[in-house]
Amino acid sequence: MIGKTRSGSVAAVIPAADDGIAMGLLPALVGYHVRQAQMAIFADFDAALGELGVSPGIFALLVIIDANPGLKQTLLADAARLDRSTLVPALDKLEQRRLVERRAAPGDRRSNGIFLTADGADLLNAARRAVRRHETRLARDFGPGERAALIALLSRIFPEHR
Amino acid sequence: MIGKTRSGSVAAVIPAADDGIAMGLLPALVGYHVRQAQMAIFADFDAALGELGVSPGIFALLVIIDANPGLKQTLLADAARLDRSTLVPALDKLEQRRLVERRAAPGDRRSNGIFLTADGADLLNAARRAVRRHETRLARDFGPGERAALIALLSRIFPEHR
DNA sequence: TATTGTTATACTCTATAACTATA
DNA sequence: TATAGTTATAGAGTATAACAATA
Repeated sequence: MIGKTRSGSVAAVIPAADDGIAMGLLPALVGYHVRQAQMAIFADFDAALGELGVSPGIFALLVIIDANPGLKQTLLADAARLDRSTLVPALDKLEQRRLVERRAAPGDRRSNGIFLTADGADLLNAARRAVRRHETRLARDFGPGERAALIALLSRIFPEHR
Repeated sequence: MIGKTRSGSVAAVIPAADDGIAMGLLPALVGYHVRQAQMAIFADFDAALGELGVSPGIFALLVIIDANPGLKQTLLADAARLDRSTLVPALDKLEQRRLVERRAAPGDRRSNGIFLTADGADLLNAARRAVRRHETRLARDFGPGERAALIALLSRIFPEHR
């Protein structure tokens, strides 16, 4: 039974062991478990999609581009939560791989519209299948509704920062 | 009861829009929400503990050192899930800040035992208080049991990778 | 003046491989 | 031979500030 303090909601220290090494209060922290879960998820994602040359960040970009053909770079950066200067080299690499294209936007000669190429659409389809299998592995021990419950709880963390 | 929210949590699973930008299947993926949650958590953690010069990784190191005085570097690296070569510069910085000490281990002249200094213990205590407040903010909209439910669900993701 | 994309730069975090000194 | 710590190096991933072209 995890305790609750009178003034806060952080549980008491559980001296969980990692091969006999005490982890202090870390196992009682949501932030710690989110980090551990993310590292495990990234490892499986990379094992599944590394061969395709698709990282979680690249996958998100391809999905957003596919769902919004012709999106301008600044809006794409906002949707992917990247600075627009961070997006530039990412798009450069995708363009070199002939997965996306920058096309001059009609009506505003400052902007580019971003589009998936046919190769990009093919790669994205393969990546989506691999991601669905990855997500199934991720939640393979979950009962009905637990996967949705996890997503619901996660999306209630600091909604003001989204 | 997991998954019931005052603001309609199920909507978060439906491919929603980010200012009119379609996000495709991303909002249906656990991995996506773990990543978004982590970014939000890091932002709040940094706002709360950046002044102390304590990042989530540094905090974890200090907690583990405090809970295991004299731990050897290799075991500390394992507990923190870092390569031993990654730990070296991290400890260098903590030692320069006089927060930790490497002491020759008795009986094996290859090894160091890692200890918190008095300054390190003081900083850790301040950091722990700030982290408890941070964790309370993190889960401030959660009902009874939801915080524990979230931790339980997260720790069931890829346990074979832990 | 403001916005779009770009560049130059830098910083954090992390890992691999090779080295040294011990064991 | 094997292990503990270190070094050199490299690669993601990210950001800030300043710039040119355009609005």
